[in-house]
Amino acid sequence: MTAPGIPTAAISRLITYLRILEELEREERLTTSSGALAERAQVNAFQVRKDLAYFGRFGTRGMGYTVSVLKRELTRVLGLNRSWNVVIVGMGRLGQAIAHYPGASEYQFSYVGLFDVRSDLIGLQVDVPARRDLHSGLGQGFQARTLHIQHIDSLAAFTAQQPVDMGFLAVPTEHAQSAAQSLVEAGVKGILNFAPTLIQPRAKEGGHLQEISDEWRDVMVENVDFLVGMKRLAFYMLNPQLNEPDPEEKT
Amino acid sequence: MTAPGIPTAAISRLITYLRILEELEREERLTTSSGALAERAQVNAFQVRKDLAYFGRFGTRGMGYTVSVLKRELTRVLGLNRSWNVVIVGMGRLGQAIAHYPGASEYQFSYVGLFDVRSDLIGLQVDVPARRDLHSGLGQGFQARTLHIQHIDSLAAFTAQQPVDMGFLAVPTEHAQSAAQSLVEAGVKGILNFAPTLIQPRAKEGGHLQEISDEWRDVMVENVDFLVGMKRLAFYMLNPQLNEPDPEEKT
DNA sequence: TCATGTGAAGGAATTCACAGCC
DNA sequence: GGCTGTGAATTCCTTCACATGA
Repeated sequence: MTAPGIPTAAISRLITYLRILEELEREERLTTSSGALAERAQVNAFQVRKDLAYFGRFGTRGMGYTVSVLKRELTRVLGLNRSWNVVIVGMGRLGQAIAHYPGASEYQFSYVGLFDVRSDLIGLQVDVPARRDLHSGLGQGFQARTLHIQHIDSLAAFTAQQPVDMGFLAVPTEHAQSAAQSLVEAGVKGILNFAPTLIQPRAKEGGHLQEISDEWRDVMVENVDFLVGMKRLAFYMLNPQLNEPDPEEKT
Repeated sequence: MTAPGIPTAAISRLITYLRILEELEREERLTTSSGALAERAQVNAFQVRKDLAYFGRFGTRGMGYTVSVLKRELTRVLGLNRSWNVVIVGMGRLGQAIAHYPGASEYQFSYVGLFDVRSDLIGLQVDVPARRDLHSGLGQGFQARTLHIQHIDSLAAFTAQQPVDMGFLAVPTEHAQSAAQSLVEAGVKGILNFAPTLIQPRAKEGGHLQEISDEWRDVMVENVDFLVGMKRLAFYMLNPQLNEPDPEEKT
């Protein structure tokens, strides 16, 4: 199921295909094809078929793909059919925007705790979206859950009582490394870092990076830096000829 | 200066190197090396030297790089030594977080207009950071500028009076394509799309995508989708062996 | 006949080894 | 001696052509 050698870019494209399948479902399309997916995903059809082939055979030769089947399979492959308990560290403007961002809860990302160090934020009540229990049979309904912002120092005690899969880091850049360290010490194994800096997979003590430590060994870090997006846009506006050409939309 | 065939990943890495050079400057380091940059950027030293070589020769053999020189050259190469006038379309929670996000104004991204369609937002005053005029000699000082949120329908009139280089799109997903169309019709040539959907470089009329049109011909679009980050993290937490191994930190 | 699935070809990006220069 | 700069080698990813099966 998970043979080695899958390009990381392929994972990002699979995520895109899944989003497109949801669009197609909303448009009440029952079937689709590699060519149709390719057009919406802005890649070519070879790429779509190759990406899918890394994980299995989901189509019918001569026919194409059944939207609901491919959607279900990609959801499973990407690990989005289970639920992920998430804490947000850093509840300034960005953290609050993330907490309310529509779409996260649809994928079983469930916010269970909110943390910060600012005294004016501690104790503040925040309504986060919560998916209804899937077994309640209420379908697409969402309800809100009220959380209050806690001090980061209580994170370890929190995770001791409540399983936490991921931490979303939305603190100021200069605090990103130490906040990440707090997450790891609390046993959180996945970090989504929004700060424009790279988290080093090791402790920082007295301003100096140490050797990689055991507690970081199996921690996964992903970075989302939208300043990079701004700067990439600036570069390619000045150098449009360096941008990748449109893929030939072939069979 | 802009020979063909520069990997797009190299541009992202150059942006990272520039950020690291700023860190080094804050730490008052005068010189650095490809190895030191590589360690902080989590790539190997070959990669750093190759990436820099796409744009010129910035070091001294046997010595390394002068931090201030390399920073200046990368700033120029990346197009960050000029100023970019930006409008934000979509001033909900995410748009407001972007407007206040520290770091953007340091790179000469200057917010000149804020737009939305929600009547409860129109007219709202928002303080955005503004870089002081570089010729005023006031150095690192920043001041705030007060903007009021305008209706998207007045965007074209706005751009007719005020040059706008980029639009940052922070509207709900289902409005992203039409808001992008509004930006393009107003003559904006660069779009940074925060919505979790791909902007199609063509008009959408009556719910159907048309042929690519002239007005889109020289428009550059970059996407920043943090739901992708969440989903990538979920996938790699379930499949850690598929994540790229640490680069061998070699000379 | 159609569109998928896949081994093979091709191209691109990274890694390497070393020449070049302080 | 030391670190950069760069052609060459290698690895990886994408594109292709076609065999496969509905």
